Formats: sequence, structure tokens, C-alpha cells
Amino acid sequence: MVDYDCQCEELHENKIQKAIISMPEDNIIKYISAFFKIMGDPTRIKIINALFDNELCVCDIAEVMNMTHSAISHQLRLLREADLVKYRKEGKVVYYSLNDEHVEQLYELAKIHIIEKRGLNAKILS
Amino acid sequence: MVDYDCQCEELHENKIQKAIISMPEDNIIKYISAFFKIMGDPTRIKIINALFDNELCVCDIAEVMNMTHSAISHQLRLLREADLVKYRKEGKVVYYSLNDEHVEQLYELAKIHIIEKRGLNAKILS
DNA sequence: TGAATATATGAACAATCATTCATATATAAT
DNA sequence: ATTATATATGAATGATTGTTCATATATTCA
Repeated sequence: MVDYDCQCEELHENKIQKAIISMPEDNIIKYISAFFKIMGDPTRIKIINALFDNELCVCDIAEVMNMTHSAISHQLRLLREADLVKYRKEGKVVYYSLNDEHVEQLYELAKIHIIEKRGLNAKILS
Repeated sequence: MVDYDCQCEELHENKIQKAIISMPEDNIIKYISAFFKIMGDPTRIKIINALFDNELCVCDIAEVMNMTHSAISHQLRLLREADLVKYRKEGKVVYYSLNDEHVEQLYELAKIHIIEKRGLNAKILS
């Protein structure tokens, strides 16, 4: 797989071994990256925002975002499958809310990172 | 954009207004989702893992991951552009490392979420 | 200067993804 | 039972993305 060898193989042997030894299994990597991938879409980030301290049905979310019920429903399925949201059925209506506090924590932490690195001030991002 | 109206518009008016008012601007949503999107790829998560408490050159990372230098270099460019990694040049060699502690914090928080929700135990994920 | 090494990048291609459209399911109301 | 409402889902499509291949840049060494 590696195209050609370089001197680093010998010079950095310890650091390379350290990285190899502490590398998680592939399916763990897959779980974690899949989780972030779900957070990595503007539509889903908007849905997550709408659900901060708010329980909304599909119809509500569609109106907040000015998108079709179908598009929202498809995205909610992905958020459900990643355990980012939970839902509660009441008659015909399905109410969605955030599954736990981690989602908001992750959102806030990413926001802090962007404020620090991109120089966007807190006011604009709040 | 919305396909048809539903009763929620009136019944949930307050909740809908709350979500609309607290919704960040579109470009803010874009920044945050773009950040998570960068974390949402197995190759990049592996690179991030390799760089935990470790400064490595492109060649090292390629060997750790058993991938071509070109593929790694492309991914490092994305990580650089998202300010996830920083780099330091020493002659021909470019050493990469994580830009700040947020990246590792986000990784750990996502791991905790997965452990809690997916029932994977801590041992497997560490 | 010229050859070798380390990294970066543009173009191409296959794979993945978000939305739309049509349709299906489930519940409520008449 | 029939109709209306709320949500879910399969297929199709245009857009985006990760890797490969070829090539370019930058630095070191002879």
C-alpha cells in the first residue's frame, strides 16, 4: 500500500510504534467517525439546534427550517439511528427531542474551537 | 417549500417561534457542520488518533495507516484547513500535531456517547 | 548543477449522500 | 368504512467526497 520507503521508518520508529499500538480497532474508528459524520451536515445541525430545550414534532421542525416533511423525516431517521435524538409517539404525532446532554456539549465544544481558531466572536456565534 | 400545512402550526406556535428565534445564522451553522464533517471520516479519525501526544511527519502517518503519502497528504490538508492540526517544517520534513485540546475532548466525548448509547464497554473502546 | 527525498496538488473515477417525488403506513375523525 | 392527517420510506438524481495516478514544488546532498 505504501508507495515507497523513507528514512522516517528508522528515525521515528518509536513514535510510529506508539501510534500503531494505541490505535483503536477499525470498527471503533468506524463508530466514532460515523457519529461525527451525522453531526457534519447543516440540515442536521439545524435540527439539533431546534431541539435544544425543545420537543418538536416533524411538522414543527419542517416549518422552522422551511423544508419538506419528507426531507426532515429522512434526516430524523439518521439522527435516530445514531442515537442523537429520541422520540415519543402521541396519536398521529411523533415528538422528537435530544437524546442526552452529550450532543449539546459536543456542539458547544465545537463552537468554542471555531471561535478560538477562526476568530469569530462569541456574539456572532451565540 | 413546505408541502402542506398541519395543525401543529397553531398548536405548537410558541415552541416553533422559540426554535426560529434561537436559530444561529446560516453561515454559523455552516462552520459548525463543516467542522464535524471533517471529524466524520475514518481515515481522518485514525490520523487524529495517531497524533494524540505524538508529533509525526507525513511519512510516519502513512506507515502507521498503511496508506499512500498522497492520500495522507490530501487528508492532512483538510485537517489543516479546519484548524484541527498544526504543522512545523524542518528541512524537507513536515511534522504534524493536534492544534489544541478541543479535538481530543471532542473525540473522548463522542466515545462516551457511543459507550452509553450503543452499550459498547469501555475496554473495547480504549 | 543535478539527483534524490519529502510533501503537495490537480484531474479523474467510483462511492456516498441529501433532497425530491411518489407511495405506504398508522392513527384520528366523520 | 371512508377520509384526512402525520409520518415514514424506496427509488431516482444531482452533488459531494476519498483515493489513485501523474506531476509539481521544495529542500538536501553529492
